[in-house]
Amino acid sequence: MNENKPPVEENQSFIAEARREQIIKAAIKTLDEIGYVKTSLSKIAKTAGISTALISYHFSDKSDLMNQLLMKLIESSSTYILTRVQMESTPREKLHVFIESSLAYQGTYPSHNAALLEIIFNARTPENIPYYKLNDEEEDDVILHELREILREGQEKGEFGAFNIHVMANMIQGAIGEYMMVHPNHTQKVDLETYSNELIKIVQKATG
Amino acid sequence: MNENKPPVEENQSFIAEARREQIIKAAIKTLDEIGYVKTSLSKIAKTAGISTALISYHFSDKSDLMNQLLMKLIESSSTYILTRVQMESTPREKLHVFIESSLAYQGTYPSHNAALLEIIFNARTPENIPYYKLNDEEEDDVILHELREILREGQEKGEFGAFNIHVMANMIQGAIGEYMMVHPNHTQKVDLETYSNELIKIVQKATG
Amino acid sequence: MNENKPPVEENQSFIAEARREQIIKAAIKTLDEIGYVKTSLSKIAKTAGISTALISYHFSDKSDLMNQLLMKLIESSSTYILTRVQMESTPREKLHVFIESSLAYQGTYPSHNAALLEIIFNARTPENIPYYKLNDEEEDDVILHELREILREGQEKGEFGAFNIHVMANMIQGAIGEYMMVHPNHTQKVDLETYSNELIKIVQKATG
Amino acid sequence: MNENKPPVEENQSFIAEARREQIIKAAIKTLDEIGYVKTSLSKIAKTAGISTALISYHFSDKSDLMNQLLMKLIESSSTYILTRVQMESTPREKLHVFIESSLAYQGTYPSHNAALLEIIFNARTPENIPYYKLNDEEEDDVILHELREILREGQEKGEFGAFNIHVMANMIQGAIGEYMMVHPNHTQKVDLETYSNELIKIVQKATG
DNA sequence: CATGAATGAGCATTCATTCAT
DNA sequence: AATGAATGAATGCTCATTCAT
Repeated sequence: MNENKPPVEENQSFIAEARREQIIKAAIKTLDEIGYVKTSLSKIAKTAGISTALISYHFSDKSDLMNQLLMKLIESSSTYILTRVQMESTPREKLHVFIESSLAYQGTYPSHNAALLEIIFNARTPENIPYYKLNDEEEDDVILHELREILREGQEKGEFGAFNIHVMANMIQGAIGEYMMVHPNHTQKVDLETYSNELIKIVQKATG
Repeated sequence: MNENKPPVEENQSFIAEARREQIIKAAIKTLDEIGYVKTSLSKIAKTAGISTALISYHFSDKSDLMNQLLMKLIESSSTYILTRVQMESTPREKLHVFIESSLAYQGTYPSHNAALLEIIFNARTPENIPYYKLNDEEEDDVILHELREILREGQEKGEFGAFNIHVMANMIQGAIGEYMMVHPNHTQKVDLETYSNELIKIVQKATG
Repeated sequence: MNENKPPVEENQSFIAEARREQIIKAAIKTLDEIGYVKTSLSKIAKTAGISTALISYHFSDKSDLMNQLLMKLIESSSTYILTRVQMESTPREKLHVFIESSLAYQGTYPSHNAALLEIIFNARTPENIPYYKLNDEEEDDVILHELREILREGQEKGEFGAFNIHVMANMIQGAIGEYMMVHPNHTQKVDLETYSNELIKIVQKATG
Repeated sequence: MNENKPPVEENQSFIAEARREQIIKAAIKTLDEIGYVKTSLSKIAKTAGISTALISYHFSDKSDLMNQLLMKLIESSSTYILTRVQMESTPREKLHVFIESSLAYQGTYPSHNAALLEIIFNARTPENIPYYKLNDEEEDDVILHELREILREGQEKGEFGAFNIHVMANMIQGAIGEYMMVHPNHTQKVDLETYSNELIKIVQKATG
């Protein structure tokens, strides 16, 4: 008689999880549209069509919401990129796919990207350190870590020439990041595919 | 007795100008220390040791203050870089100096740099467009313009090989920008001089 | 199989009663620890390890809970005191035991005492009258009533001299109350036993 | 031409002082009428006919307001009592006037009294200690201190017999306090004058 | 009987701005 | 030129309460 009903617990946490997802989605939209500075819990609530208090019910804090959102966004992009990279075998191929998929992710989820930027450049840890200054020190930037791994492997195997891995990695990431900052809407002079191909060419020469 | 005094008007606007400078200086310090989000007019006023109302008197708006500050900061950094670049003759040399001085500026005026970042990534135009998305469309990013000019000239003169100028410029700027974001304090793995030299080497090969 | 189970109704109300007790106990602890102002239903619920809604289920109102709690606390202390008083025969003995046991109760159930104070001084009736202003008008302050009875009986029997019963009763209660307010922790200059003995001596002379 | 104008500074701080007085007066009224628990800054502001933000402008904090208010109230009542006490010469007379004026103050400023009670019994220090538990430990309860002084002097001079000063002082204060709690409105069974006289008589006998 | 989900009302506080002086 | 005084709007957050399950 009850066999199709999921157990109460599961059901409840399912609802809560769905709500959390909904709130996070609304937060992404809001951040994309009006930016971090103007994004408030009540604006997010309005976007989600719920009461402000409900956000406080599901997240202990505003910073808790932002942290969870940040983690989701980072996980989403790194999963996208790393799964594609890991399908390649040689460092050179991996590097190309890394660039390609990093840029492709931006084209595919532009609002995720915008939200990610807004948080990273604006939010600060409780110790008042901007997230963008944390990038390197902590080893939780898996993307940067992977990029350096690729470069290191390429040098070991003799595929790449001699260069400072640290600087090269920064340069590649910088080139990718510049694109996502400068070309949010599709009015860019250089379309994503061209940009991707040209960047690969340049990097190929630089790493040769 | 009065003969050395400038006429009243001039005097007044001189005082006003000094006040504006003082406020802007306080704003830079505040932005550097607590970030854009927490920076309020009253915090700036407290830093400057004046009343909040006086800021409103000298600047029509909070965004007016931020705009004027942004212009000052951009002008300061571009003057620093461009004067040095213009002393060189060949595109190659110019490019090296461009990279060198761009990075050197960060080491010399770290708080200017931090403030610049805070505004660019947080403030928005009245039309709600983040400043960082404006970079390209407007032609008022003189630094990026100069960089492209150098690259173009280098290709024309045969000093540089074939590459997409747009992408190459982004990459160089990205590499510079990454440094300033990741290494705000002096705990960096790679010191500024090494970074500068290595970046020049890589770019040399890439543009070769 | 069911024969040992009490009828459903009884069982339910038994459970309900136990729940109510549990909630009241948690309320006492919370009031003692953080005070009336900071005590909220959710704090009480957390202390009890139940959901907030369950409190609303068992008590119609926050003020309902506080009222029932207040009654419990008054009943508890008056039972403690009155049973001891009633074992004595002469007014003088009764008066001594009254003082002794009033003070002893505070030492025995300090958290009850603290909670009682917190409610009396903070909660208000629906008509917005503080409980501490109700003491006298209503005849439900059985302790004060008993104290006056003792004094009256003592005067009738010639054991006590002439004095205004009302004022004397207030004074004795005041002396007792001051102790419980001023010496909550055991860092008091005067320990409870000394205080009790000295107070009895003074009252003896005053009533003589 | 300007000679009648007070200097700007003085004038400004005079306005501020007046505003602060007004706010404190409104706070007293509000505390008296609706009690500490329901008293909020916006209720006080409404009572004063000003905006909530103006309170925040003149007081750094809600607790700042409450602290200043508490100090005012304590100062007001202790000045009232102590000036009268100091006009007497013998400990016995001083004691009588102490009791008399303590009770008279309550009749003269009933709302001050109510507000004082509400704060003392409800507000807590940042360390979460209720004010009523602070009474003794700190030596800033000048009234209690004076009472003990009187008793001590009386014993020294042989006017009073032997008793524990600490306990006696508590008893007298308790008797006074009970009156102010139990008889806020004028529906009391025992009027203030009778209460005062009877209390003096009893204390006379107790201290004899 | 018990809970999680949800809300509207209220809280203290900060903000950018205006205005009289 | 400069300030203190003042405000309305908005912020993040907690609360007591309701309701479907």
